[in-house]
Amino acid sequence: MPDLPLERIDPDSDRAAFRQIADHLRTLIQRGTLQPGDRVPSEARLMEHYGVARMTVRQALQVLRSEGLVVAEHGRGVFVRERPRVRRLASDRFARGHRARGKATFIAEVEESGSKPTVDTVEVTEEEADADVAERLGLQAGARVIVRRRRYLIDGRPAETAVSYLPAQIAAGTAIARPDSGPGGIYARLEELGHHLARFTEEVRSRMPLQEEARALRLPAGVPVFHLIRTAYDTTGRPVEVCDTVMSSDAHVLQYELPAQ
Amino acid sequence: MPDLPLERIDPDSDRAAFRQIADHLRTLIQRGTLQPGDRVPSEARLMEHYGVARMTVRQALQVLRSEGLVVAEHGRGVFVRERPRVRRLASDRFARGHRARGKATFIAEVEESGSKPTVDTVEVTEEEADADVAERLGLQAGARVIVRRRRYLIDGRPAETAVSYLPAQIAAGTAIARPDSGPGGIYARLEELGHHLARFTEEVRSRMPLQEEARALRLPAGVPVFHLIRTAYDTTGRPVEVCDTVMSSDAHVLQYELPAQ
DNA sequence: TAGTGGTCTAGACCACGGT
DNA sequence: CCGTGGTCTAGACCACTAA
Repeated sequence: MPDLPLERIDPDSDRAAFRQIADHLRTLIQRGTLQPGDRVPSEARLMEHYGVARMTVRQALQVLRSEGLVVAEHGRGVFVRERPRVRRLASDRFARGHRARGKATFIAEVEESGSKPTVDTVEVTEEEADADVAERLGLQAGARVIVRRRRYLIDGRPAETAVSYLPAQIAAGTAIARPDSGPGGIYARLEELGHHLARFTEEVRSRMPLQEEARALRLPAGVPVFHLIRTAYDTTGRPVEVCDTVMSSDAHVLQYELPAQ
Repeated sequence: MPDLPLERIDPDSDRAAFRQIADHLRTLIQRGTLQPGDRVPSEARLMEHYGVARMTVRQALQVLRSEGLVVAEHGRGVFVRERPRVRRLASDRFARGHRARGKATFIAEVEESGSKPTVDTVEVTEEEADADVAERLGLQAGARVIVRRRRYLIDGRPAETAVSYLPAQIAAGTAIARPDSGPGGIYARLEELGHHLARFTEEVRSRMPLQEEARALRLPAGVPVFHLIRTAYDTTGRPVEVCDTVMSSDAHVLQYELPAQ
């Protein structure tokens, strides 16, 4: 720690002292002098080195935290953030072939990558669809829908939360309305019910997490989330499911194929 | 402003005062009591109302800023962030039909939505491909590539930055290597050169912006960026372009089609 | 127990925006 | 000019971690 090539603050610079300190540390991180998992010098050391008050040092560290570059651990120190293993979500992940083995998409996919998938809360209710969901499902506002809420984990770490909405007219009273939807998951059930899946559309957004999302996904500061809204259509063109998914953006890369026509 | 239903701090709560203040204000924003563009009470008012020191109030506001909920304007006040108009990027946006009118993809798309597109820096160079680009283009490390860097604006506001890489073997000496690549853009030129485009793959990431990105896209704090890496393949399966794009996540929704096979 | 970060105070001076 | 947010100081006490 004491050997880090820390520069000094330029008192003639227009740039605020805390920004200069943040710049120095950011450079060390981006150059790899400070590696993921390494400890950043303590606030006390930084105060001494730069000759500034504690709040100035803390402001510099706050900048780096909101950039997602470091995480603070109370009582331990501030560390360069470690990047989790990235999960690639390919655009063919809902293709029928992947369901053949009697496993839901998430389970099959994660097991294939050598990790342990778990699903930790499955809550199934019947509710009135809100305006957005009703529109996506082509239903009247306030129509009844089966709602499946769950959280997926990989090796015990939260990976994504998902909420599925299906028309009650289709799903009520079937295995889809039970927590354990059986082998192959709800898509297998839909096909058994005669709703052969033809295509999916997926909308991708990104934003900073809400507080509950940061908690549910154990997100450090400075890490945005992907927000996906997927709609499944059967071969008649009818929308049969809307799935609303939130996942950490630093553990995921989405991959799509675009047609050239 | 003075009529806002601000609560008081619960001194017995475990939750820090600045978090309670942030919670109160967040609730007002999420309930719509404070609308986008509205001014949040000034630091002085908040200090007075909650009976805390200025730094405590500022910490609360800092929380909301890094959540992307408010923006501070020096000398004016703190305002609930206004959401820009959202641009939808559909997965067929590179389909041949959309190029027919002799316009590059971005120009055609933005004009269709009734806004004014501009491209403000086109810098074209020939460089050595870095390892990642070389791999994506199926080239030897260090192979020569034509690099096109530009920034796109909608109604004068920066929308995205993009850097395209094409094998020099294909593009050197052609209109692709000139700032103005001519009607229909570089994809039209590639097809004239016999590289008929068959498909594209797109990788989607999201993260907090680097400093230059925040500057180039005029991003307020708390707004992540989409980082897209698109590869274009010709009908022989050869990758002919890699395009690296960064865009504000709050002005964009990406939309894709997924096959059910 | 020593060292770390988390919270909070009560000031100070400055730069910016609009009157 | 006044009110706004931006920067900075020099303390204080607390809670957590690890030895």
